[in-house]
Amino acid sequence: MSGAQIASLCGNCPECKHDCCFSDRNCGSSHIFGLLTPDELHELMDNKRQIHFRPGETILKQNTPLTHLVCIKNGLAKVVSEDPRGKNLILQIIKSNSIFMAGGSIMDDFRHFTVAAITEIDCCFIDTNKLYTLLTRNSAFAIELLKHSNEQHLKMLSTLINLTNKYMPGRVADTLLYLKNNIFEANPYNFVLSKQELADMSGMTKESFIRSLKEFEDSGLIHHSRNTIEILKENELIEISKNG
Amino acid sequence: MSGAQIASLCGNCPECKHDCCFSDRNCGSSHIFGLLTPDELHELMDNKRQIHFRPGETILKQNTPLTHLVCIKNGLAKVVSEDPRGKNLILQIIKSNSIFMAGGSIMDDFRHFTVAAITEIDCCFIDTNKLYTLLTRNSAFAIELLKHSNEQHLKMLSTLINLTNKYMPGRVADTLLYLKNNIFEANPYNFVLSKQELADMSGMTKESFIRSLKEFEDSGLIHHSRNTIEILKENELIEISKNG
DNA sequence: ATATTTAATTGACATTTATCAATAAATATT
DNA sequence: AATATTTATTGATAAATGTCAATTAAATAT
Repeated sequence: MSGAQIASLCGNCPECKHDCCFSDRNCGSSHIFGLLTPDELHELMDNKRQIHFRPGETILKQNTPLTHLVCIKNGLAKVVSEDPRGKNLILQIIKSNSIFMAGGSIMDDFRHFTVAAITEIDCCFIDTNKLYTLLTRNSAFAIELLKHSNEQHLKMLSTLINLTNKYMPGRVADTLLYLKNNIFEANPYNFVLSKQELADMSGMTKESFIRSLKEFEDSGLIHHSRNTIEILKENELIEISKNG
Repeated sequence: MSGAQIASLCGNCPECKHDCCFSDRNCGSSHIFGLLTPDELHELMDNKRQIHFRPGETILKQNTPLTHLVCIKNGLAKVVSEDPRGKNLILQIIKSNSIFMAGGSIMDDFRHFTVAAITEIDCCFIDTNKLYTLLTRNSAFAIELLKHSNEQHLKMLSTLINLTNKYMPGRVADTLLYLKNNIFEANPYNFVLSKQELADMSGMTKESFIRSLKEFEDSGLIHHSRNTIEILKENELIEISKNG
């Protein structure tokens, strides 16, 4: 965690609602915090610090005690399951304006994976104890968090099915489509990720990923240069994804 | 669903608390319902029906609308992700006395997998609308459900890692240990599951599963006959599981 | 009891995927 | 700019896994 700097301190002033990652505008994708009263919001924000991370830095480390949740204000992060033998699996890419629930675990538990910065990141940490206190008082907030938890669960399920039931081409297609449609939302898109990371998202070695990518290129489905991928025939990629 | 019979109707009488699957004793493993007041409990139980299923019957079907949760009173069920191409993956075995949250999805959604009876099953269905109403009123209940959801999420994560990061022997070892320690809690144990189902739990074909089982037998790690498995050297199986 | 179906097992083989090694390209460092 | 270091790519090969077909055993129906 060396290198992380405290960028700004967010106090109890009403203004901060618009500036920090708790505002609708920022962590708004989950619109969870919109259900809190101003008082509740301030309670949660009290002592909150916004932290800056540089690419590659670890934000949360697997197996450390879970005392805070993280809320990404801007930047891109990866959620990695670290294997004792070094086989990493990237479970998810986190975008700006999203709250990350530490893998479904809310209270008094250990983190089940590592979160690391891909780009420059501003994020803040939410004390789980404070969150817990609010949950007991505000059931609408609790329900919303439950829904969010369920959404994450279903995404994980989808990942599980994709990775276990498909051969490599299907998994590579899934990764390429996921990056285009869910993360970068552009075509062509620049990926900040290394080929190793793309392979870790697809559950294979980097060599296999590269070979698969090359086949797609040769078949005219995509065009890729070093850090750019353009999807030329999305429908065919979707077919490949479906057929496994 | 033909063949399912209504075994008994659980009314509003106080006695039913001890007999139906909502009581601490029955769905007690999640102790979730213990947080409801008697009135709330009755509200949830109103019109509840206890249904009997026979082995092989479908209890919940993937892609159908999610209107009820199911609570298994006794018996064994499997949670299956059905793939369009027929590659099924068994995500979980559900034991007696457990509540099943339909894969993390609580409200107005479709079921993301099928639940089918392995043995004879008594279970009851809980109206999600009623559940939702209670959640808004009883935040302790909501939090408990959130915790339950998180537990399920972490189990799914563990399954995901096991299936994607391990070779066949590690996956087979996981399945055998899971059945012994989490499901049947006996050694040797009788498994009601077919070899195809064991393979579906391990993410491989039945032929591969059988071959792997045979290797374990030849190495003296297990002893198995048609419907029985005895784990002889659990520590070595654990090693195999760890090493992938 | 016999016939019929279903599940389990085995073997041969093809396909998929990983591993290892070598090289090339890009990036960082001096 | 030159060197070192990391990342990307390619090829050859081995290992892992799936597929298909045949056989046996068991379960169920007749």
